[in-house]
Amino acid sequence: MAESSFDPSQADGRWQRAWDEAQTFRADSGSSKPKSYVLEMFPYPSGRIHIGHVRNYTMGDVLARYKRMRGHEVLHPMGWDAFGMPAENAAMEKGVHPGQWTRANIEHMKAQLQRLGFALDWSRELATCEPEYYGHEQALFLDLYEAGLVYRKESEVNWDPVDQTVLANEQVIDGKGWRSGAEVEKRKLSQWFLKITDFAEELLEGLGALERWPDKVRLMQENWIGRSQGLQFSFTLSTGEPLAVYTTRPDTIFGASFVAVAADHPVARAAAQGNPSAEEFIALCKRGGTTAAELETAEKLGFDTGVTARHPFTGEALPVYIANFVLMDYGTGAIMAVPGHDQRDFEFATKYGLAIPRVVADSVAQASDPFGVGAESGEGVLVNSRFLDGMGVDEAKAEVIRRAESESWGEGKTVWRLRDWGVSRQRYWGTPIPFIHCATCGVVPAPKESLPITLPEDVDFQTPGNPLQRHEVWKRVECPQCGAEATRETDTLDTFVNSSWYFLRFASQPADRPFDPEEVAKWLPVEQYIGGVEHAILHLLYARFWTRALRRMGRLEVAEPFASLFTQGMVTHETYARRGADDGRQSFFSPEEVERSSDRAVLKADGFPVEIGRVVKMSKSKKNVVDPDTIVERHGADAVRWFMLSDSPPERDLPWSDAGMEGCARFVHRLWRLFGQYDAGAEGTEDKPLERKTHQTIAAVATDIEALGFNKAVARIYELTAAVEKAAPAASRSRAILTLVQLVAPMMPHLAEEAWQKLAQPGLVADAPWPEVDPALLVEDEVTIAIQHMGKLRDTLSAPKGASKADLEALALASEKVQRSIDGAAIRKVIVVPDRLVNIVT
RNA sequence: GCGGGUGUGGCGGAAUGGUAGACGCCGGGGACUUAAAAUCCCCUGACCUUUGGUCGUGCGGGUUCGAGUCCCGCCACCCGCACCA
Repeated sequence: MAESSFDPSQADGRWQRAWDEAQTFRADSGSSKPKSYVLEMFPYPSGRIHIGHVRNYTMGDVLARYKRMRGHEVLHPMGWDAFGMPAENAAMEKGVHPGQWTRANIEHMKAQLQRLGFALDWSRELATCEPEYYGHEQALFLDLYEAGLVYRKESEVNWDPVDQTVLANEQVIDGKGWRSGAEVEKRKLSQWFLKITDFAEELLEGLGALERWPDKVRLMQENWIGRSQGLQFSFTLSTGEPLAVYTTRPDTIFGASFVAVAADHPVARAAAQGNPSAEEFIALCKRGGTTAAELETAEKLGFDTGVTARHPFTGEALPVYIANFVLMDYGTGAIMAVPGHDQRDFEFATKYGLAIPRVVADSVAQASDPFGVGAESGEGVLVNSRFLDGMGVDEAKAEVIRRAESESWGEGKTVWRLRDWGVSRQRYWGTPIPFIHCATCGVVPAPKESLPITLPEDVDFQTPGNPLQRHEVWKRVECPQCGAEATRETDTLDTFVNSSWYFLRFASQPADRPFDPEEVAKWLPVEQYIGGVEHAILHLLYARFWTRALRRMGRLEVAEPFASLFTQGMVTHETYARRGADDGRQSFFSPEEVERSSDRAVLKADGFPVEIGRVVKMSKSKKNVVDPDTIVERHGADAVRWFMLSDSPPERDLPWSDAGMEGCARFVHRLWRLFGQYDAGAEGTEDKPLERKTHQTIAAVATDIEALGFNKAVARIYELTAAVEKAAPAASRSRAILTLVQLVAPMMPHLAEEAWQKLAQPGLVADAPWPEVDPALLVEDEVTIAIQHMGKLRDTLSAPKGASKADLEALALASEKVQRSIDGAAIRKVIVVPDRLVNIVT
């Protein structure tokens, strides 16, 4: 066979067209084959594909192609999470309409994805910003409303007083608006909520069945949902009013030394009446951001209201503080503070000179031990607590609840950390919430026939705030109940709503309904879902909730959308920077601008060195990005795909390296040369070791792909390649070469098709079956036994597989090296692990 | 701050409680070539008195015949924290 080189710039496009023409990856829901739904989290169309997307989609692609080879009918779709803030930012900065910007990005990114040869069913492509998608979402939202899962309530937002705009958390930097720089305030707005808390128990219990989810994700969701058993009871205040508090540590009730309420608690507001300093303190609490991280890292501050609360057991008058670390959203918005056994309370008590009683100790004898640097929140026995003294923490909790209930001043209560999902966004580029505000009828749902309620096109982004709210024409509508003039809801839905059901729409796309239950039932649950860990909680919890809500409404059979979840790591790159001589600030350089040698990096422009910084997630701000297009153009899609799979385990970060990328490109060509040595008519003696290696590799690669251990599969393929290269020409060798083509087909599909054709195999390798394994060839007959003395390796010996313990022991003792190490000492014990090792203990 | 994770050669990593470093990258040496590129072969954890030995999986302890792996306590970094997606 004549030598010719593999040219990806020709081959990639040719095979991509061939798959497209043959509609190879079109999913047929009518197929009788077993079905597999392989899904990667759909991208936000930011403009260009990021190398992280390439990694994510390559993993899914390998699995999708492998499943096809294993005889499955595979659904592997792609779409666009197309609503969101960046489009509005682009509109403000460049004056381009969000829709135009988004659609142009989609077009560009789709072409980029297609150049990578992904086995996607593009006929099911969807974009959440199109009325054909969000109109159905509006219908589903109305269904949820009818099911009683949608309601309105007041909730806080970040308010920029200068721009007169609601800010996202990421737009608040150090408590200030990102554009205006003004101090951000918390402001209350009436907003739409989904009752995810109705499903708290279900979502928690359901985690148990998600066996193919990472434990860490299940644990994070469990903690997020946060079921706690505690006591809710009321203090009687010195004003005569009751004050309800909730505590998860009723056992420590005798250690309470003060009571604290949230800044917007009615008790706080009452205290502020005619008290300017209390008012000032509440205003102080309203400044700054709304995030939990900010609230909890902020210095603990309080204000003594002068009101006291009567302790239910001791009758002691406890001071009532307004405190910035108490949240109105959790429990009752008021706490009994036990500084000895809660760190936040401890810090607060220390700052304000309040008592820190000890009520839990390691033993009864240590009842008066002083505290160290912080609170002690661990296990122990109760002390200084009257009837609880000597009890364990759990026993004491139960006892306090029992007494509270029998004396009817409190009750045991399960409280969830999970809060209802606020879905209102005061923005243009999102799904309009299908409701109408009427002066007489109130808030009424838009009639289903009026859907989709589409976004107006004529909007301006030069003024801050929500363009929908300013759009007098779009807003004006007839009240569906009384026919009077009314206005549309101008809030749009959180983009997490868009991604909470897109996997259903991929499975079934009727024009008149969101999805067809029967079609959905054929594909769901998703066999393998792949995406970043950053979605471990919110997106995945919301999608689970949405699916369960639809099931409760009788719209779906399936309870959990994703049978198996995989969270992949980020792609990272080292950074190149120089520090400015005057201000000391770092300016970054892109890899393109830098010449990297083994121990240093210089700027191409001036030949002087730049600082090589840490290896971090690729980001525009650090300029440590690599453009997929450039790399694909330079090395071909297969080499890039191979690099994405090599070396780093998929759940970990993948450090980009040009050298590693080039190594992958070399391997593509090395394989091509080897494939060229295939000889269909090869004769000669059978090469048993090669046959064995070939079959062991088929089995190992299959296991590795199924477990998404791509880096291990890659290593096995390297080994087999080296073994085939070394082997003498024979029928076994040619069989191994053909096998190799099939093994790399899911990973390097273009090379594999090219080789498949060159080796005169029928059809497309994409349609070929996965090679069969001969189980007889998987077993080795000789094994290497490690010989240790006192746990230290002294020798290795070869022995027949399955040799008896006595034989192995004799063999070990016969070793000269072992005897030298023992040096005549008395043997006390010999540990023999069959087929593994012998350890001699003296 | 709270919740979750990660840590092994120069680098990415491999290793059911049983030979630590498979495989890849970098680096070194050699072959081929007028030369270079490409390709192929060999070496490549550190140290030492080098046919051998000692040390070595973030740090400090522990369990075990045997620990990268299990237990306890630290450290560093990464992810999430409800309006980024």
